[in-house]
Amino acid sequence: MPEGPEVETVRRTLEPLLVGETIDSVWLSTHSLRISAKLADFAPVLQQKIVSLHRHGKLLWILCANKSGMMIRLGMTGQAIVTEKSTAVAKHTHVKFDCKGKEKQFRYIDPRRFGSVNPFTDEKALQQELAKIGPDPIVWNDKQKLIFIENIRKTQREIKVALLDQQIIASVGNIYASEALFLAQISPFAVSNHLDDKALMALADAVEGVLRRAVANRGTSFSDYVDGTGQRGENQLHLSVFQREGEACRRCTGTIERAVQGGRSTFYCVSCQTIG
DNA sequence: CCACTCCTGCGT
DNA sequence: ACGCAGGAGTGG
Repeated sequence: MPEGPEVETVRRTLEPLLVGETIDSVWLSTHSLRISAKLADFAPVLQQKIVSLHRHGKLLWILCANKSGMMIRLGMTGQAIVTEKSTAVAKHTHVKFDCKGKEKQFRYIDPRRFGSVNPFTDEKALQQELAKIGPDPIVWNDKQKLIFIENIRKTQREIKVALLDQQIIASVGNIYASEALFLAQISPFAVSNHLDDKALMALADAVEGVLRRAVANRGTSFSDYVDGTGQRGENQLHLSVFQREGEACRRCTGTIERAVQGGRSTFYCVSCQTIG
C-alpha cells in the first residue's frame, strides 16, 4: 500500500511519539512476516532508548541509542502505529512493543504479511539493508537527480516498469509512477534509453513534484493506508490518472486508459502522453 | 524478458 | 468464483 510519501508521513507522525521512549516487552504473533524475525532477534533493542526515526525510499527504521534498531517494510498492507495500550488490538497485528513506563504501544498490522519488522544490530547491518536503494526524489539534490537520469539511460525496459525498480529510483510505486508519467506527458511504453535529455529532465522534475506534493497531502489513502496516528491522507483527491480508467483526461479531450506492464496496472492518457 | 509466488480482503 | 490490490523476490 505505501510508497515513499506514505512511509515519510508515517515516519513524521511516529517520530514525536517514539523518540525518547524506551522499548519494552516485544510481542510477536504466531504468523511469520515476509522476512521472519524471532523474538530473540529483538534482544539488541530491548530496554534501549529510541533516538530517531529514518526513511529512505520505502524503508523505515527506528534507531536506538546503541545503534541497533528495527527496519520496517510496510509491503502492500502494512500499518505502523502508536496507540494507547488499552486500545483494542486489530486483527492481523503481528508485532507490538510497549514504551516503558508509559501507556503507549507500538503496533505493526499487516493483513497480507508482505511487509516485515526486522531488528538490526549495528550500523554495518543497517548499511547492508540500504545498499541497493537508488536516489530518493523526496529528498534528493541535483547530483542525485542526475544519477537517476543516468540510471534511466542505462536500461531498455519500458519507462513505467523502470520507475518501479527501487535501485533506479527510490520511493516510486505503482500510483506515483503513473502520475509522474502523466505530468511529464511521457508514454508509459516509452523505451527508457530512447528518451532524450529534455524528456528525462521533465520526468525527474515530475517525479519529484508528484512525490513532494503527496507528502504535503499526507499520503494517498485509497482503501486502508493510515499514518502513525491512524489518520488517513488526502492525496487521493489530487490524483490525475490512477484508478481513473474510462474517465476524462483533465488535460485534454482524451480518456484515461488502463494497461498492464510487468503484471501491474498502468493508467495513462493515450491522447496527451505522447513523448517517447 | 515473463510468469509465478508470498497473503488476505473486497468488489463485481 | 474470479480478478484485482500501495511490494518485492525468484526462477525459467
